[in-house]
Amino acid sequence: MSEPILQVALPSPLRRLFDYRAPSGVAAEHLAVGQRVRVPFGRRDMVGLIAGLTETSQVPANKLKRVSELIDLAPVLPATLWQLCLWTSQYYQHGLGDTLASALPVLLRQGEAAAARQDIIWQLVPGAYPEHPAVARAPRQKQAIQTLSLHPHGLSHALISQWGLTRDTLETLERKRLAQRISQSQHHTNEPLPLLREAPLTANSEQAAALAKILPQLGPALITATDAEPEPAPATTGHFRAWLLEGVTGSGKTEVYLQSIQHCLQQGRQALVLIPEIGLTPQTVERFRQRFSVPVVILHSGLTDRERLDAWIAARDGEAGVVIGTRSAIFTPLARPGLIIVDEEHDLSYKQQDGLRYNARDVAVYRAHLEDTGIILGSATPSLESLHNVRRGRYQHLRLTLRAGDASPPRFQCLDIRSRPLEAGISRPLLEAMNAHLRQGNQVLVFINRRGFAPTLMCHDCGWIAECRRCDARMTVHQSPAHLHCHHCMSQRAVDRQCPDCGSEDLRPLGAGTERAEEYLASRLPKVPVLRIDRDTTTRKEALRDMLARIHSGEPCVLVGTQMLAKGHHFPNVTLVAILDADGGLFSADFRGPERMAQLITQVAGRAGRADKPGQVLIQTHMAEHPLLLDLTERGYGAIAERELAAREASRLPPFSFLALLRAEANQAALANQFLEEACAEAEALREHPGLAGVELLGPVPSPMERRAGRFRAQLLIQAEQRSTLHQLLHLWLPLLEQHPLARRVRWSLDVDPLDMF
DNA sequence: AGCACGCCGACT
DNA sequence: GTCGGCGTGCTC
Repeated sequence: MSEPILQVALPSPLRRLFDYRAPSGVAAEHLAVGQRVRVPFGRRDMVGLIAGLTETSQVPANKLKRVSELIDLAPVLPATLWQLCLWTSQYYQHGLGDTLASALPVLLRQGEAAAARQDIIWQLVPGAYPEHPAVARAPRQKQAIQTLSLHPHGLSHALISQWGLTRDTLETLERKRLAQRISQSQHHTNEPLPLLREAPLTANSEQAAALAKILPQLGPALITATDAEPEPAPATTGHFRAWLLEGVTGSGKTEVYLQSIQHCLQQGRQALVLIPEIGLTPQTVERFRQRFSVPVVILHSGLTDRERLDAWIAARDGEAGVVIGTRSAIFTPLARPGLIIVDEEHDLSYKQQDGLRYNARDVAVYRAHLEDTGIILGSATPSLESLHNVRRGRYQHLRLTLRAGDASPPRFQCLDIRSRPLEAGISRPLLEAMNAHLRQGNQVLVFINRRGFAPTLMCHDCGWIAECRRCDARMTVHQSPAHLHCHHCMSQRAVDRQCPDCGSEDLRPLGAGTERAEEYLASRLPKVPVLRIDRDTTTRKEALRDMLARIHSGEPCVLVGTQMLAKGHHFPNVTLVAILDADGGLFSADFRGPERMAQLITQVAGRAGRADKPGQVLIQTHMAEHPLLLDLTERGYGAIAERELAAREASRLPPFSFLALLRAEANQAALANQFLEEACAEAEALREHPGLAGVELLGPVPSPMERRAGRFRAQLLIQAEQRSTLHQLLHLWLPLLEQHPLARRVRWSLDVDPLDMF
């Protein structure tokens, strides 16, 4: 009997496994796929995962090294999550080791133990109550007592930050003999915990109809044996269901999520909720925390590595009932998966734009498949991909059209600005409309998709334009503090005082960004505050919160901002939404331009209005007769989606075909181009294979912005009618690319299902 | 990727 | 004479 050989996946871009001899002193039956091992690799040590066990290796025996340490006694990931990583690795053509590394918390990649820490449970001392005189002047301690009182069985020390408590507060309470800690071994939970902290809201007819479709399909209850791990009900399958929950802003999607999660928890299962990067607002989080008394863990960027690992383990071991997080949370293992929710499923932040370029929404659908659970994709403006899946019968369409409190939908209107003078991008009629709304005591929201003062600095005498030295792009003028800023490479420099070409001192900012609009509006509307909300004014964490608080106080004011305004927050006192420049989206080189623009405008418009104050949306445009704008103003997002889908079908674009984009960049344009030319030639040769003739290769072409951060970029688009055809080709092609001699001299990457074409 | 090696140009 | 640029090769 020969000793087993371990095939180890290592966090390296090399898309292959490495063979090792088993660690000394470990019996073969203790080795399994999914365990972590520490191995010598080159001249350093690495942590990898066992991806296979064999008896033989292609590698000569004298070159085989030995695993230095077996880290885990059992696989670190449940089987379904391992499979999910395998699939992700293959689908996105990324090395397995690297894929696993991006799926695991940092500390696990570094070899930290993956078991729950010997845990401490915090409880109230009998007789402690929130109004206790000892905490009368200590609001945080008072709040801690409140939180603990809702949890008679105590709270796990590892998760206290998740409940908004700190060790300090709890230790102070301990000294005051109001709280105590007990070790987990003394801790018994035989009586079931209450699930809800507050009663669900009453669903309106549409919400009830949606829930009636969802709840009965949400898998069977798990049988909970007393004092034993819950076991899945008899192995039935077929519980995968996908719903597209299309609900206008304010229609109460979240309540449908909450009641679906409640049902899932009642079945003894856990729920996973994905939200866009910017959507993780305290209000959203609070809503989940308020509703459920089971642990809700939030994976947000503010967690330390240790807190993140604790939350991950709580999810994997079934301690957490609900897991909420952004993109990467899709790889959080669950002991008893029951439901996945992807909120704002159309949002672009679900797509990772470097390294492993996965789309968490698509991975989520596959995961629901693997784990045989339901998945709800929610949006007010669903992606064309998801609408197409509805048409093909893959997803069930659920609609919420009624806005809370009978609010009427906002009225859309185009404002033709052809040959009208603009000041700071704002036309006279728009300014008048703003004035009218403000005079009635309402708020106004002004949306510009451009930060800074002006997008261009131009010499009035000779036409010279300030350009970035490292990109094919213009420098944006910023005013406070005054500087030129490239939004593509982040380089900055002082504003030129003289034209470098003709010496003129008459340099003028051209066009308008948020800063200029803010300045102009502040001068023209001196009686109301003008608040600017963009990345530059919200870098301080409290800044955004303070501004939002001011807006919610309801006083008349003007909000000027970028995309940031389009997500998450609702502004009930805003009655006028102004879109300063809608034309950009109409001329976009990207075939997704119209879809994006319609989503953005619909989302921004949705911020405004309520029952007694219907909203108005004014769109400034030079193309008031453009069919897209006519649809948007007269028929709404659904009509645009329908027309765009027809256009995509006619031109065989996604979702009616499948794309991959090979990008390359190098210090010399010729190098990137040569690599792509040769890659293209290899792909052409592969088309000789049976069934691959239909794959189309478009390019290589220089990227729309050829030079960026000093590097020259080009791309090659691969298109196929069938997903399987595309993947067959990629599967044969990538090993060739990896071995190509030029592959080491250019920086290249493959993007499967790219969302951005540049 | 990371890290070594090895080979040529321009500095203390 | 060394320091350091990057081309090339390897990682079980």
